[in-house]
Amino acid sequence: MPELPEVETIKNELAPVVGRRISGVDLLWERMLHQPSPAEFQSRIADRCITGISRRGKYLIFSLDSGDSLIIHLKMTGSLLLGRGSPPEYTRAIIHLDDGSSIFFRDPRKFGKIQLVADRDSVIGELGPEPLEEGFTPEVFTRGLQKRKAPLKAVLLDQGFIAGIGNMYADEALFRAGIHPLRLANSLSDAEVRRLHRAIRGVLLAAIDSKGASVNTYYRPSGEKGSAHTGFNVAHRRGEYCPVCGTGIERILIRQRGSYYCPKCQLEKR
DNA sequence: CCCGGAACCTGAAGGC
DNA sequence: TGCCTTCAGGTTCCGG
Repeated sequence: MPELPEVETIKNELAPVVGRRISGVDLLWERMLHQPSPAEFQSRIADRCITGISRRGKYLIFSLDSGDSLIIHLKMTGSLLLGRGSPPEYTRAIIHLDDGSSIFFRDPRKFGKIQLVADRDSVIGELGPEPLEEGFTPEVFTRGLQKRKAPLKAVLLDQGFIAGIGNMYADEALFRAGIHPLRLANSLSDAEVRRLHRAIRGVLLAAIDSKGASVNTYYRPSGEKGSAHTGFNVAHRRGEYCPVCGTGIERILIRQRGSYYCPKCQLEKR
């Protein structure tokens, strides 16, 4: 599933399309377009030039020379493939570029969303801090956590609290910090908060180095997979054993999300 | 504010 | 082998 490291990788590897002009877009599954209407979308995007690509949380943002932003969310099974010729299976939208290449939005589950907006903050304005940017300091993290009494795992998945972390990296960060996912956010000691802060950044940076984790249907724009999942300690390792202590990895549901952890390395305290 | 649950989807995996 | 059920999860929305 595309989370921050996967979307960051896609953003980096789509760099070749910056400067290209969009000759047209085929919407093969119209409900993927969130706004505006299909007709307005087509007229506003045709012949626009892509002036930049950025990422905010799990959103990918194409800046256009019109001032509009084309914002894509890959949700769980989406990927953007750069290619030529016929689209791969499960392609839901095709962005045609003026050099004859295309960006294929492949998404078996049809959860992905496309929107074209003049004001990008109307989409990404409510997101929490970027965990890899300067503004995400241990102090900011501490203040935020103190306001929340929900299970830590649930808070880390809240995009308004911190942007870009999904199920896999929340589990990995909690493991690295040695903290149980059910611990209440406002119950952490200063040392634990600092450990978790470091763990979040470490886990995300390592995953970006590995070009993301291909646990499911994630592919890089080249069609290659990422390898971050080979370094996972607990995420998606049901039935396996903790690489540190050998204890069986457990899975519990927290807010309907499968949460993997080591019951020995991540002792429940209070 | 906080929480749970449904909805959106379909391939994969498990049960019988 | 094959049908049927359940599971997976990011976000949004609704109700308590």
